[in-house]
This record gives sequence, C-alpha cells and structure tokens, in this order.
Amino acid sequence: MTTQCKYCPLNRKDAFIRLSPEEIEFMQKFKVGELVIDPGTPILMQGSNAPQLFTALSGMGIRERHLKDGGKQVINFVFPGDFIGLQAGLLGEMGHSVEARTQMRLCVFNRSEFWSFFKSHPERAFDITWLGAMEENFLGESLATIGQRSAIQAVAWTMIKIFQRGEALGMVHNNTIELPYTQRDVADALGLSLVHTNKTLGKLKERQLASWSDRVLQINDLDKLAEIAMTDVRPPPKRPLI
Amino acid sequence: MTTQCKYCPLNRKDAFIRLSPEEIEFMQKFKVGELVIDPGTPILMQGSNAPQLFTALSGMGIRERHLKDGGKQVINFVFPGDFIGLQAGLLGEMGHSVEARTQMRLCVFNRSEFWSFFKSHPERAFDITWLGAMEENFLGESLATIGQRSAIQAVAWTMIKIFQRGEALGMVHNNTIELPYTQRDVADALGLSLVHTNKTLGKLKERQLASWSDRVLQINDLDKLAEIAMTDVRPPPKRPLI
DNA sequence: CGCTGCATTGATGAGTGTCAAAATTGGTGG
DNA sequence: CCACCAATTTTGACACTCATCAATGCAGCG
Repeated sequence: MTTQCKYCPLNRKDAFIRLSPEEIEFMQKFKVGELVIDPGTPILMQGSNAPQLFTALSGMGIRERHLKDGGKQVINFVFPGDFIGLQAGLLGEMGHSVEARTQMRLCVFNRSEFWSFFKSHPERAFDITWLGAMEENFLGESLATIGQRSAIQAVAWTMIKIFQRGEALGMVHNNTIELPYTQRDVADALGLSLVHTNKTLGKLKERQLASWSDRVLQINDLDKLAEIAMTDVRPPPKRPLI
Repeated sequence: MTTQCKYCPLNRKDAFIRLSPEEIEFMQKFKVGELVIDPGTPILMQGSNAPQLFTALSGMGIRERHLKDGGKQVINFVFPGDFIGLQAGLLGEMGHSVEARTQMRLCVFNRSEFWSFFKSHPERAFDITWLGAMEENFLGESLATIGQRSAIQAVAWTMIKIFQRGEALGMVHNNTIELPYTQRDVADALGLSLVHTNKTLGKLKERQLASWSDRVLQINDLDKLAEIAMTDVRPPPKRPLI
C-alpha cells in the first residue's frame, strides 16, 4: 500500500503537532484510502449525511454555505491538513458544502468508525474537539470582520489570514504564495460585492501593502496590513493532525 | 447540598436529551458549585484562561468579541442550558467574552478536570464535541446572515432564531417571549447601526410580523418572517446537557 | 426631580452595491 | 500558431442601503 500514514508528508510540517509512531499506527487503522479530485469537485454537500470524512493531504478548497436565493457565503478556505466533515460526523448533516479549488488529495475515513474513535482514543477525540473549537474561534473572528470591519479592513484581514496559514505550511516563498481562489471567492467570504472587492484590492496594491494578481499573492508590509485590519500578527498555533 | 444534578430543572425540559441517572451521578462529580450573578456581570473574558467552566442553569447573556477600536461583535445569545467556556477548556483561551444580561445561575465545573472528563466518559466527550459542532454550524449560518442578508432579512432571521430557542425552553407564552437584550445588542450581532436596527424593527412591526417593545418580543407571523429571512422554520434539535 | 440609559425619529452623506462594458487571461480546437 | 470562447479582472457611472449626527421622548431610579 502506498498510502501509509507513517510516510504522511503533513506530519513533518511544523504547522502540526507531530504524531507519535503509536498514534500514526492507530490512525492507519481508520484510513480507508486516498482520493484525488479535480478542481471544482464538490467534496461534501450542505445538508448531506456523508458516509465518509476526509483530511486534506494536499491542495486547497473552500467551505461555502448556499442560500435559498442562489447566493452563497464562503465560510472558510481549506488548506492542507484541514479536517473535512466534522459536522457530518457529529451532527449527521453538513451545515456547509466543501469544494475543491485545486486538485486535491484527500485522506478518507469511514464515518461509521467515528464513534469508536472517540471511545478507544480519548486523546484523539480531544484533538478533534480542539479542531472544532479552533474553527468556532475562527468563525467568531470572521463574524467580527464581516460585521464590524470596513471593506479595506476586511480584505486586509483576509489576506493576512490566508498568508499566515500558507506560511505555517511552507507555501510561502519570498513573501509570495500561490492561491487558487478568485476575487469572487473573497467577495463571497466577506459579504462584499465582486466589484468593490476588486477595487479594494486595488487600493492595497496602490499603497504597496499587498498585491494579488496572476494567482499569486504577495505581502509587502505585513505589519502595516495588520494595523489597517486592526488585528495582531500572531501566527496560528500548531494544530493536531487527524 | 441544594445543588444536586438529579434535581436539575433543565434535564426535564424537552429542549434537551434526557440524562440517565448514571450520567447525572457522573456529572455531579464534576460540579463544584453554583454561582448566581447579576445582570452585566462578565462571566468569561476574551483572551482569558479561565480555571472554571459553566453551564447556564437560568438567565440569559451574550457572547461578544471585542475589537481594538472599541467596537464589538455579538457572537451569539446565551440561553439556559448553554455550555460556557468550551474554548477556554480546549484552547486555553477564550476567543470571546460572555456577559450576563439577566441575573443568571451558573453550574460551575473545574477546568482542570476537563481532560479526565474526556478520558473517562467518551459519551460525554462526544456530547461536548457535538455542542461545539452545533455552535460552529450556527456561526456559519450567522456569517451567511451578516454577509448576504439585507437588514430586514437579518433582523427577521434573528427574531426567528431567538424565538425558536426560547420556545424549545418553554419560555414562550402566547407567541410572546421576554427578552433582556437591547436593540444595541441586536445591532452589534448583525453588524448594523443601532438606528437602522431600530427602524428595521419598526418595519417588522408595521407589517404585523413581529413586535418587540418593553422587553417583550411577540411573533405574529412566523412563516412570513421566515419567508423574508429566506430560512426554514425548523426548530432546533434536542441538545445534550453538560 | 434631575439623572441616565434606551427607544424613536428626521436629515444628510458616505460606503457599497448594481449595471454595463472593456481588458485580460487561459483554455481548446482547427 | 492562431482564432475563438469562457472565465476572470478591471474600470466608470450611478443608485441605494445603511451609517452618522442630532434631537426628542420616555421610563427607571437614586
């Protein structure tokens, strides 16, 4: 088998808390395979009761919530190492959809074993809950962004968040990171119109703070960006890997 | 002792999954006491590493996130049965503050026992994670509200959510529920200005859909409200009680 | 009885949304 | 290699929701 957890490249990244050999062996039991999907492929659908859960091994995507009128709200961006399907596993129904934006490689777990996971390995159950709490924390910050920050503050905040996540994963080179997202994605994440998002990004470029074109985001002045966004430049803490 | 879990009035409400006598006995071991606080009292502070966690036994409050410029975002409203301090217990730091809006009675747990909680009772650990996932789900919906819905849609949505939570707790009589919140709280929850929130509530009253004055919210036409809010009138599922 | 906090109302303007079209990019097939 | 098409980015003009400012009313309270 070519999909052994002990060779999982994520476990070596310093974005994550290193799994012990025992933990790796344990996780291996739950892993039922790998899945490679193309950009645009839906991974989980809002409202669905998926039989499988995933961890993103590589590639990027988005979490989005669809509204009745056809509009959508981007909830978060999906990076390597993200656990996908927590709500399906616990609530039996996803509150949002997850869709690939690049080609992605996914680690696949059976939802039916989710419960035994909790019962047999409390440390790992704790880690799952930890991830849930982190996501809750992030969504609270996002709420504050959409609700309280102006367009330029919000866009600056988003660029910082994306950049710092990428940095922790070693995706940043020369203050530069390649992103598969469109300006529409960012607009939908911030509750702004596409046009206004575009113009706001233009302002950041004018001011030499950040420029995003040709799928590449370059951060020129992180501190000044953070000042505009009214946020700290605190890198994300190490996360457990599921 | 007057604070026995087996007499907990919440456990009889049909908003909650009934705890078995064994579970009640188990929870009793973690309970270290009760706390009664006045309106306006902070329960947990954003950024703090609280040694204690709580369950709201009675009364109401708000979760709010403070911004550097003095603004604030209300994250959610706190109702009886809500678990308070998940982030402190897991992440070691609260992402938001929690503040009482009425007098509240709180069930107090020691954070130091949180871990043994996970280790010794996986069912209860699962329940905690379930609550976290529900909160995450709700915050996603809130994001969609603030980001995508217009003022009147957002206000209608909020009234529905509050009303339905109250209903599950038996706080609704004659389509009427008493609320301790101010219009400022709602404005801060929706990222709207106080003035505009007031005027929007006025519109709902004009249209005979909902009226909120003298601390009492009356819902006249839930279905039409839901139509405006672009949402379903699905009551919240039963929750576990921690 | 004069506070103080909250609700209410009107007037004005800024920040964003909407509409429309052009420019750019990337992909595809001839 | 070019021509064409679809998706995305960019730009300008205009409209409108919502924020801000300011004043009044109203109730609770020491």
